Amino acid sequence: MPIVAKTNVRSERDERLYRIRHSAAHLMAEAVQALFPGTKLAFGPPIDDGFYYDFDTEQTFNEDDLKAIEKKMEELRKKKAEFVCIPVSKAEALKRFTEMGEKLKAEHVETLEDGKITLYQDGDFIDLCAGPHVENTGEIKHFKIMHSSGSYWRGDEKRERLQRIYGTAWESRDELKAYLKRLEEAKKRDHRVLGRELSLVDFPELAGPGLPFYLPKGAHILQELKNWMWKLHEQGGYGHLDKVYQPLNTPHILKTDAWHTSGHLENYRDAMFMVYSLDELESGMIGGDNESGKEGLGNYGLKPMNCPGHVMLYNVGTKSYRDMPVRFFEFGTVYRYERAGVLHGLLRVRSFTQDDAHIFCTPEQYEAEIEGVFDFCCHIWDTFGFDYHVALKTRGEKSMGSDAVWEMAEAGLRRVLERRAPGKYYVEEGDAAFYGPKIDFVVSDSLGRNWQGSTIQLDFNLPERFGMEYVDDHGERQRPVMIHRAILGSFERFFGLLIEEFGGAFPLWLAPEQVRVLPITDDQNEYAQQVCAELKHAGLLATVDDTSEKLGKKIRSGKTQKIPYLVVVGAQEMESNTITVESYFDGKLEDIRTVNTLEARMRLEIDNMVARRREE
RNA sequence: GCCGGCGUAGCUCAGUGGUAGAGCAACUGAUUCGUAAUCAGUAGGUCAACGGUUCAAAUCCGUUCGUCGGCUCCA
Repeated sequence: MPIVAKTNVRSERDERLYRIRHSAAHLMAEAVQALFPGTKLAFGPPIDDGFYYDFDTEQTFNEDDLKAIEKKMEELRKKKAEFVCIPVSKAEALKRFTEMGEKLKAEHVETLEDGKITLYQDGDFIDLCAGPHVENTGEIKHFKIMHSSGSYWRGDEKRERLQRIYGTAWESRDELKAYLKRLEEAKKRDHRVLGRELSLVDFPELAGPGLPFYLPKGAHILQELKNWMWKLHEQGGYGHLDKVYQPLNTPHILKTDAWHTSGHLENYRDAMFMVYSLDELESGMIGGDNESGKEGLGNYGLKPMNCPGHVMLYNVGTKSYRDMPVRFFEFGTVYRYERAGVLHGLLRVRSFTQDDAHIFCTPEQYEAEIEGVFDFCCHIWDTFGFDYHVALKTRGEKSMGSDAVWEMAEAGLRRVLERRAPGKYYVEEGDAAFYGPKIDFVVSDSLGRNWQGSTIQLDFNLPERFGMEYVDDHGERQRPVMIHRAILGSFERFFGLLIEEFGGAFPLWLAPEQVRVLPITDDQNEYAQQVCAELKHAGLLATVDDTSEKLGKKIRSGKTQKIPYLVVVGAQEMESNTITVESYFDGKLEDIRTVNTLEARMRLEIDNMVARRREE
């Protein structure tokens, strides 16, 4: 069960690193204030692998500035100034920071409890801080300033714009070097790099940012994933033969009225692409706007979600309790105007295809349905051996519906989690969708950044808005409960995560080129074609490398392209009607000498969906 | 959208005011070779775009676009 629990328990080593990094943040702040007088401080916490500090300043930091800051830190640490803890009263702290002109620090003091406020001083530098720190600045030895970026005070884009500087710090020189090496290695697994090197995807600049185009090899993998998921949905092949889905197919544009009814126009308009006709433009219908309505937006909107379409199809005909639960799925392509700064390769795009489904059921059924979806999610992530976190996200400030309904929904999700992932899930308060609580599956990319994969959301909002009903066993009209879920999340994001997880060396069943035949000299070209034809007959994706290169070059090229199997045929093989096989993971396979045995091995690997990783 | 970095050939990069370069990839030819790069040749660029400064701009300035790292937001 590779659900990975999120733990707050810190090991002794974590504790030491925490102190070093926290202290390094202070040292950096001191250096920055020394080099750029007048710079005010915000927060400067330790984080995974390092630390950062936010500065309130007109100054922006370029690379030379960062180098200068690092140099200054080196200079300051040599003073071995002792970290001293100074408890102060709230009034005292307020007075001090106000006098120092540290407006944000003073603001933060306001939120703290009197009697629990401490300052830490090292040399001439003093900062509001709960600690703990290392003994003296001399202990901060192995650090590096990484990069700078912008941020906002308290993460609020309406508040002060701050300059953030990131650094990393470790216990030893070797650890620091290993960390920097790790970053280098991670870059090689970056799906944007591999996507280009392996000719999987492209983002044509002319087409527009965030719009992924699949090249033949990428399109092949995408289609394999779709075939696999389609089958699982229709046949319940994820361990629930009774919980099968019915396919739908819905258009990409809906009338603006539909987005008004669904609430997207009110709650999601910033992310929507609207569709205008020339008639509308010419008649001046476009542009005039009012806050909540649809005026001036044109007659159609490109779908950012599939749910309204599915709801409309639920509403075709009268549903009885005997029909419930209704499970509709669609590989629906949606379009969202994501803000320019958030786009990220395949992991965050503007057009993507969700493996989307909506389950409509009675209040008695939804818990079992969620359990089924949960198992579906585990099944797909486990198929590839991903590590993932599971999070329960509860009601936030912006939400609709009664407390009772929310409590019932959250309790239901919690019961499923207690049964399926006891002690392993974590709760993020206030992170629910505005219409209901949800369970999210979170997966990391090669650099450890977290991305939401699967999501299971309860929705009491749309059934209301679209007037959905079913007739119960007393002949009474009832409102169904709606579950919105995506298992892969989106094919794009999943593909990106898959590329990084496997470093481009895909499981055989997905590999766009499964086996390549390498004749040693031109004399074996014909024999190589024969072998290739046999492999193709067996349903394998096979090619021949008949370039007039030496074997070493052909091997190198095959390995670089991460082809799972390379078949070498020279004079010896042709003579004895055999082959020699080189596997991406296992090197030379001495026991496989014929096309038939290779076929058998590959067939087994494909049927079992074997998912291997390169050992680092 | 905000803050900062970057944009030279398909890819990786050199070129800091005076005639656009290298390696790899591609193509052509030679080579016919036994497990990670054979040799030679050819072709390929309005130096992201637009505007400005200058006798002269890849180079300096401005704007826009794209991209990278963050912030915010999200599948």
